[in-house]
Amino acid sequence: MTPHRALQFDLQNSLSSSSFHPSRKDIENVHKTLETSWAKSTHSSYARNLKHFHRFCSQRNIPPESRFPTSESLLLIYAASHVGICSSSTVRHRLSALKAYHVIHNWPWNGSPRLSKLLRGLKLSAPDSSSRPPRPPISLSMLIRLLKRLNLRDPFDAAVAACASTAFWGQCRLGELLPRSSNVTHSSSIPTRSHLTCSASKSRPPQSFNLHLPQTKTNRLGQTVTILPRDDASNPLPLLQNHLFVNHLPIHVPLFSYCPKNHASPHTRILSKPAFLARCNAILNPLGYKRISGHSFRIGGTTTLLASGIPSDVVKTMGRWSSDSFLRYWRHIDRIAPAQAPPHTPRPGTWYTASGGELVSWTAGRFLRAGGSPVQCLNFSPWERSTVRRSSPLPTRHGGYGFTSRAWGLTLDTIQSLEIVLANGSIVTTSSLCNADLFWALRGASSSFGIVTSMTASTFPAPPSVTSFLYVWDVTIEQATTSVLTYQGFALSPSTPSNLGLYLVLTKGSQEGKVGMWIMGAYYGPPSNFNSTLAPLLCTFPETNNKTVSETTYIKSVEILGFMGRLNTTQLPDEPNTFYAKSLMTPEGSPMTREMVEAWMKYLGKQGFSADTVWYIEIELYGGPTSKINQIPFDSSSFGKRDTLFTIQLYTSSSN
DNA sequence: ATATTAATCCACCGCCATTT
DNA sequence: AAATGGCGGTGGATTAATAT
Repeated sequence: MTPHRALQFDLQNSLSSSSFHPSRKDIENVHKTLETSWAKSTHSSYARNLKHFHRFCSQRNIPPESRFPTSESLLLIYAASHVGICSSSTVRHRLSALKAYHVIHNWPWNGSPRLSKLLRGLKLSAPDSSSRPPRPPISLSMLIRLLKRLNLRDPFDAAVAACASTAFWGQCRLGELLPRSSNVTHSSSIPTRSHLTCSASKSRPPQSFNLHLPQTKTNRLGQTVTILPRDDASNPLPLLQNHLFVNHLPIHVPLFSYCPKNHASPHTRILSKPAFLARCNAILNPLGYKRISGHSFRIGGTTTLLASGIPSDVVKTMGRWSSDSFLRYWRHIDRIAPAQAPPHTPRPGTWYTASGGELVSWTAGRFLRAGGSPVQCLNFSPWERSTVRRSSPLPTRHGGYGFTSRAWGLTLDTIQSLEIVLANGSIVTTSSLCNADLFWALRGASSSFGIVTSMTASTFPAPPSVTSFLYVWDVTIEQATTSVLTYQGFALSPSTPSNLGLYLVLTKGSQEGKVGMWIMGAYYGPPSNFNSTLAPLLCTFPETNNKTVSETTYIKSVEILGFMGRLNTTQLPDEPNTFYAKSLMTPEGSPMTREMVEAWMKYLGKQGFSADTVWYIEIELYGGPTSKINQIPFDSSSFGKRDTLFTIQLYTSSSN
């Protein structure tokens, strides 16, 4: 035992007294047993710290005989000498070593409340450079990308792949699976081939493996981890089987050994921790990931299991934690928390997450399915369907407009966080708290930055009842002009409530000089107020018998307004369509003049009638004094329109 | 090889309810 | 009125693992 590697102490004096002289053998026995109470690495670090104390004392000319038992004042002076140099925990460790040395010699320890206070002061004055950032976790996608780039036929890579997946899903500390060097001759602390067994069930292929760890950080007598199958490319079971198949391991060698290719003799080499990490980083770093460390696997596995919805106490048990220090590994609370929430019907004002693939309906474009329960509320307009279906769940073109937008704001404004895959392949979560600049940019221009894979949005209480309505007219150019102007006046009126959503549609009339006209929308207030709410609008419109007004539930209103009669459209194929469409947004500040509207309606009534295409124009009520859309500050997102009165959709399609 | 972080255990505190 | 005990939270002490 060299002086540098272990704590030296002399029991001769402390065990003997004047009346009693223990035998050399007994002393030796006590010595050895005491020694085993500390792990080897603790011994060496204590020895080092003790040396540090001696060096300090020598510098201050403190003679050896006044160093032990250390007086309270010397402890204070020693501790305070670290101020501003290192973290308080380092000082604590040095003092712990000192204390352990006192314990072994059965000396009194002179630590005091004063020393505690001094340590607290040290903590506050520690330089920033003394603390290290937490270990980055490996994400599931990172793991899968790593595995895909490993050549599973290669003996070394096969071992690396099996180890990576096992460490991740088994939430292992890497030191529990791999030795620190490949030339350890005898290492009983590392699992061997024989420590990997199939689970008790007889099914083929095996449902799970048990891996016994002969020694873990917190349990020197060993623990067992269960390796469960996965449904994706990171499934540890086939990777372990592949490793065993490629490397033909004898039963007694460390589990993650391999036969080097250009080695003639069937000699196995042990996969070491540095070699394993070097291979992982050689693959991951060029892909743009930060340098990972051994603990990244344990942290990543834990975070992923929690984010997949496994109850935290189960994850805690699987990861072999007995205290709450396990909470430190909850690295992505933004992903974990939604998964851990019990299944529920989202209540107004709560957040929930839906991934792009779970968007089930654009019929009305307002429904998301989250955790199996359909919920009220997102207001994608029918117009957004192409955005929603073909690129990403994030509406960017008009912000996500629907009949409820004037009351609840654009879909854009309900988004709380977005997960996006960037061009470099990394997956980042954005919100007003993290990656706020990206979050700002995505809400208005998401497709310029990446692919949005999941979003979290706020919900609103579904109104108790909804009045949906459709009025149809066939009017003269003059009537159309008056109607459009009345509609504009209605839009600009402060007494038009925000819980009314509607648009005016202009289309081909029944004969030359006439214009077809509809008004369609929904009123979300009490049904008894419906007529008085719409009265200022309809007063100058001609009487019509062609109308449908139905008082219904919110869900039903969405079905009606979506034209499909049902919400789930997964079975409905797209109709091919040859069309030209254009959107205009008109500012609130400069409404259309009578001359403009007149010229427009004249064109629609004359040229519009002889057109050989099917056309219509939607004038969507967007702004107005009460509209929520325009009350949101211009700078809150990159969406550039907060002064729109109407969004005008010009659409025409031909039959071929 | 050494410096530092991570993990665990445990004492203690404030709070409260119950028992003596 | 005093004592006891449970509980959740906090932070100190100790020890092991990991990073450089």
